[in-house]
Amino acid sequence: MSDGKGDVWVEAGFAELARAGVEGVRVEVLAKNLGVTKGGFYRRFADRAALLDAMLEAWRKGRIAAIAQQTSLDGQAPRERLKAVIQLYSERLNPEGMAIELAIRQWARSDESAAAAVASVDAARLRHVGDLYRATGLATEEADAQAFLFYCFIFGQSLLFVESGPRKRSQLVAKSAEKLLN
Amino acid sequence: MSDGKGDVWVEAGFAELARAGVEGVRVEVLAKNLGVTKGGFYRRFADRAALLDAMLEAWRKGRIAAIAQQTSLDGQAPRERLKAVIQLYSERLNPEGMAIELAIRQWARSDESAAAAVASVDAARLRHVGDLYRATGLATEEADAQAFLFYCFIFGQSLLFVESGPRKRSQLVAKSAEKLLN
DNA sequence: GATCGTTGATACGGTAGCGTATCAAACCCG
DNA sequence: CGGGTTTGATACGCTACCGTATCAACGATC
Repeated sequence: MSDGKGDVWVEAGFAELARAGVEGVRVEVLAKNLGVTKGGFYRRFADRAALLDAMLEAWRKGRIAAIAQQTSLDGQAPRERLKAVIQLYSERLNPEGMAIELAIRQWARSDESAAAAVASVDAARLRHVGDLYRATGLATEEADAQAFLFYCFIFGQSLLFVESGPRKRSQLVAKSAEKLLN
Repeated sequence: MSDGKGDVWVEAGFAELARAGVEGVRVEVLAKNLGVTKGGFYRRFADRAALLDAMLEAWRKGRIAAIAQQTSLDGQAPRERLKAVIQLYSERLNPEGMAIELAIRQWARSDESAAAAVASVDAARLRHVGDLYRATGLATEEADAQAFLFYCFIFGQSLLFVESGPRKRSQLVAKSAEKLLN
């Protein structure tokens, strides 16, 4: 796995990133969470920025590897694969992953290197999802637009705070997903 | 005062919110931006939390009023109105508004009162956009799902970092918007 | 023109976090 | 076993920010 046996500091960083955003990723907080003092941190990383860099790089690598795997259709129909991807990126199934995703995107709005990482992940995802749509028979242009819409939906969805309860929400998601797949 | 032009502190708060997120909204930073010291701040607001509360309330009121106005079709066809709404919420046309929107949503992920404000704005927007779709002749359920999809697109769109340049991007947006309106 | 309330500057103490320096214990390796 | 290396704890100074207290300047009111 991408984050299997990564640096403990990086792992703790992601936990805090998901919980409180980049601003919450503080050296001394991570140290406390890990039950150590920050003494060892500055041995492994030059400074806080170096940790953030490492996290960004780990995320970029992991996400690009993940999307390639998630969209590789071995035997399955493209449409089935697309539906499965919606599931994978649903907040309900993977709340921490989605929290990290959104936190990094917010971070990217005021940090160039984060923006670059997000851009390369987005490019990979749009390409792979576009490939799936092309595999359903759509023309290139058409498939690109559909992939864009698909991808906007995935993340836009987890930005909304629908108060009418989870039942209503999953109903909305299901119906919307249907529209995206026809 | 609570007249049309809001509090200077609230205004400065929004500017900083757009630039750096909630964590960037610091009393002393706002004071410096306003060219004053923080002396007067604690006269108007009990503390930083009170300012954040005021900002949230101003945002909620403003956004709910805005969507009502933006979706009131006086003469225009519903489809035209929807297209206009997409324009209004495009990051290109209103970068600060979108930055505030996203910052508040990120904030809402770890703050209950922000979450409540976002939820009520979302409810109003979904209702109004749903009304527009209903006005095009769609059934209630159908219109709700379409509004949900529409709204996810609007905000999902501004989450993506498409590196292939603004031309390609606006082409994608245009084609996607078309799909959302037919 | 003296008085009083409002305003905002200055000064203060406190906390959180950064990064550095130092040192002692644990862990290798010869 | 002993010497070097690695590790992480402690202590330090520094900055940013919070919230409080105080005071001087100004304007309105009588």
